[in-house]
Amino acid sequence: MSSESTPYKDKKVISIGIVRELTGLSLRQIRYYGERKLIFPDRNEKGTRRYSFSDIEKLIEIANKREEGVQTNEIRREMNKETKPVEKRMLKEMLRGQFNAHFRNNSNNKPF
Amino acid sequence: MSSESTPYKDKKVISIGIVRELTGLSLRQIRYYGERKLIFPDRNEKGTRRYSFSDIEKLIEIANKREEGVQTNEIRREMNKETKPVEKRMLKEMLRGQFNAHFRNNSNNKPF
DNA sequence: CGTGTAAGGAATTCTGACACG
DNA sequence: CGTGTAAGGAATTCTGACACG
Repeated sequence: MSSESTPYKDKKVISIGIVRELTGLSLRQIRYYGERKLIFPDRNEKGTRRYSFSDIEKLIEIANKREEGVQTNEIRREMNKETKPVEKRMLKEMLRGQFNAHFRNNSNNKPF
Repeated sequence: MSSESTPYKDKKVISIGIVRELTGLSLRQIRYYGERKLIFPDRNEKGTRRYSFSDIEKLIEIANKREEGVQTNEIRREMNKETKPVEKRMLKEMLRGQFNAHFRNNSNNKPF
């Protein structure tokens, strides 16, 4: 009955104007970083961009890097390098070819 | 260096159109429930309302109550009754006059 | 009481482009 | 390459009001 699975942090519900307020970046910059594939806002039916809190945190990191003179290409590479720990583990598992084995063990749906 | 204190859930960053998408309520209803003091959106400089994820959860509860025929006045009373558990405990403690005693016990910062 | 709607205005967002460099 | 800006249009949001009940 209770909702425990609500990843507010990743829900794309924030419009670009508020992102500007929260990050201090210009609309132009925010859109451009999306164009350069550093962030991936959703679009609603009408085509307006929707950002998440995660996107905002990323944008702040991006802004810091940019101030240091780092180019968007370089920033994208850095961000891809530090993949999320969970994804990393899954990737390793799949590469080791243990993904199917894992499923074979778990698809046993008999009581005993 | 890391930011651990980010209550995304209570940040007022969502515009009314998105709230409508997320709750299924009409703009009229969402504004009206604010007028009746069931929720308390912020306003930005220009006067547009900003809601939080908490507000959205409240709105869903409100919608359920309304479907049962409960009036907004009654809903407001019910919501005030169920104060947050933490606040409740603190209130109890303060009323018992043990608030200072509690602090006296804990302000002992000697190793032993 | 709770909600719909039409009304007029103000603010938001979008895209493609020119500019500078 | 990264960002500013003016341009025109489309979509959003606001308030106060009338309506029904």
